[in-house]
Amino acid sequence: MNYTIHDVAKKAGVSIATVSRVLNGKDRVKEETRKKIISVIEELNYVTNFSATTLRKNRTNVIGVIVPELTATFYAEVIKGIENKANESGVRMVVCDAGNNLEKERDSVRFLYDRSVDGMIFIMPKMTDEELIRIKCDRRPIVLFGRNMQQHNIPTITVDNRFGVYAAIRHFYSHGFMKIAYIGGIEENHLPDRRERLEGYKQAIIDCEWELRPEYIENGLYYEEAAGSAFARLMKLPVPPDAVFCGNDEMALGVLKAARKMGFKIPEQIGLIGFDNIRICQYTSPTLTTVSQPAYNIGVLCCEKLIHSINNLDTEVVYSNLLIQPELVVRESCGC
Amino acid sequence: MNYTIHDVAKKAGVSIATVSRVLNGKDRVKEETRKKIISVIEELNYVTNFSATTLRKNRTNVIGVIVPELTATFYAEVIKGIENKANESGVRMVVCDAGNNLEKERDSVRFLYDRSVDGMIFIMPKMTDEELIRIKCDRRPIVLFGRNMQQHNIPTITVDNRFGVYAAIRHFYSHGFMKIAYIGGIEENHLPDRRERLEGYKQAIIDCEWELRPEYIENGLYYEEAAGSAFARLMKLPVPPDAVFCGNDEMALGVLKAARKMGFKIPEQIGLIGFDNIRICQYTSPTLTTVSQPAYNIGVLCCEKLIHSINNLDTEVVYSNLLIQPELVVRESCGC
DNA sequence: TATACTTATAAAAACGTTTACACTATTTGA
DNA sequence: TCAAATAGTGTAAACGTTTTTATAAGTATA
Repeated sequence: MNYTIHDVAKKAGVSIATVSRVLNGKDRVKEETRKKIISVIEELNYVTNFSATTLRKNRTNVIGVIVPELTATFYAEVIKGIENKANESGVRMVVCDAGNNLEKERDSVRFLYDRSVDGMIFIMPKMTDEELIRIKCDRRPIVLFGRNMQQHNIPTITVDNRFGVYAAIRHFYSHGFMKIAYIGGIEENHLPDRRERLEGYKQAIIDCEWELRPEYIENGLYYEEAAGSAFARLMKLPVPPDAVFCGNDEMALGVLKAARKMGFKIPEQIGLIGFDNIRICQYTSPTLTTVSQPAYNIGVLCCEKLIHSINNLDTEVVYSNLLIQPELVVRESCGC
Repeated sequence: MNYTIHDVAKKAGVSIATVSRVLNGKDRVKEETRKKIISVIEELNYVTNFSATTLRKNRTNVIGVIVPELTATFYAEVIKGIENKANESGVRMVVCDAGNNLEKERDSVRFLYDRSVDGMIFIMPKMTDEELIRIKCDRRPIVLFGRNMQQHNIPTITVDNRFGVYAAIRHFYSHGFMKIAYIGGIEENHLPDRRERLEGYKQAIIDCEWELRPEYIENGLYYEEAAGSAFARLMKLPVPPDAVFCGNDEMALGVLKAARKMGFKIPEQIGLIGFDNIRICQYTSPTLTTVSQPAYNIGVLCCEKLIHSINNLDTEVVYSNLLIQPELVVRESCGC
């Protein structure tokens, strides 16, 4: 197999303890000895066995990240932010794709903790608050994105979904749209962000003094195709809407496709706004107005918070939620 | 800390060896004893310490994947294929993003081997053949995508780039385009696929008995913006081209943007074809004709090959390269 | 009944580190 | 000049498993 610390020690004529001291660099070793050991290490191309170190120290310098879906551009961007921040801090990252699936999410937690990660970041977790709290108590620091749990002293980051949707609806209003529908209601395993977005819509409609029509709210799945058929249903109403807000960009793409097929002109006949600002929005025709979350930065912030709490494990710290303001990115589909 | 195998043994009134036997399930244990031990394990919520097992067994059931760029849809799709296949086989996957950067790629190799992965998959590696061979000899099984190394008995998968581009150019020809330019030549650290694509272009031009004009070959970087300026240069030639092939879809997007800005109609004035079939192609206007690589399947195949060679470590096996045929996906930008 | 063979378990030796403790040789301070 | 502090290193005990070897008890065979 590979060389071990014993081989290095023997070849350098010292004990393994001294080699270890050189490797870890906190105890003092005579300069001459150190040089000798380093040259032997280089000569043998020795690298320390990670499992042994972990077993002994119970610390890995690795953080785990659990994400609902690796291929979604938004999450990929978040991951990039996490990774860059982590590398900057000498920490490595392991990503688990939970496949939008609660059971796989639980599996991933087990996988990561089996490997003794020093802490974990949950992006849009599906697990219940209780499960998350248990994980936090049992084990190591965690950071959440998409769930506010500051009352349980867990560092969290959330986006102000209400505000984002509210701004979008008000923007429709400024264009003169008066019959605004909403695609992307609440599913059975309702994550808070979906509820918040819907609330933002309702609030905006009420504040603009329009009527809140229940038939304008379509509880579609958050997929492209589902949104397409939701749109078709909306347009068959006695009084069809003149604008549509979608809970995410995927659904807006679905509406775009369906509208084209059905012969509706966007934005001339129907205004359209999405949420997330995925990259495709810039390339559609018309280009897609949407609400943007600063994905990369969210990643950086998550990572910062996690590393901070790892390094302050023994200290009593009060953690809070960080609320991030999303931004309306105006393109063509809203009628601008 | 957590419970150990000793706690379980003590509580069940047996030795740790017996517990280990139950856990690993290959040696026989009396049914009564087994039941007792299992109930204790469940009661204590015991899980085996991964580092200790790895240290002892020198095997992890984890494979490593190194990818140039996590956020690129093509790679994300490949990863998905790998992961699904791996999970199916009871193996976990750790992904490293090499950030399109040779040094980070080397780092990732070190990271993964430090963690004793059982094998690795390289997607479009930047390392030299010599480095890869060294890794293979030194350590554990590897599989490569995007590099043919069967002469070194490494299992590899490549895409027939020449064929893909050739088919695209012939398709232009069938539309009556006669002056076909090529954006996306060879950079200094030329990966073989780029050379092959260029060769496919040259071959097709020659076979169609047109003149091979060097000024029609633009050595742009493989980025959107670079392709935009390359396109601008092409259109300023005394005899500008009437069709453009781009070495990947990113660049085709760049051309699309630039053409719109410069007032050229695609495909009426200029035909356009890309390579990769990223998702955005379906949403642009016009939609983008492109050459498609079966990303998900490539991932599955890589994973199969790796797991096979991990399981046949002691056996002498002859590995070969698998050449995958890409496919022309015809949409609007080619004039269809 | 003695012998050989099986079954079920225990004891102990790895795996490759880190680190508390111990020891010597040297330096410092009075 | 002697005690105390310091520098530099070695010894040995962890960390939590797996696995080889040993052993005791039970069963089949002659």
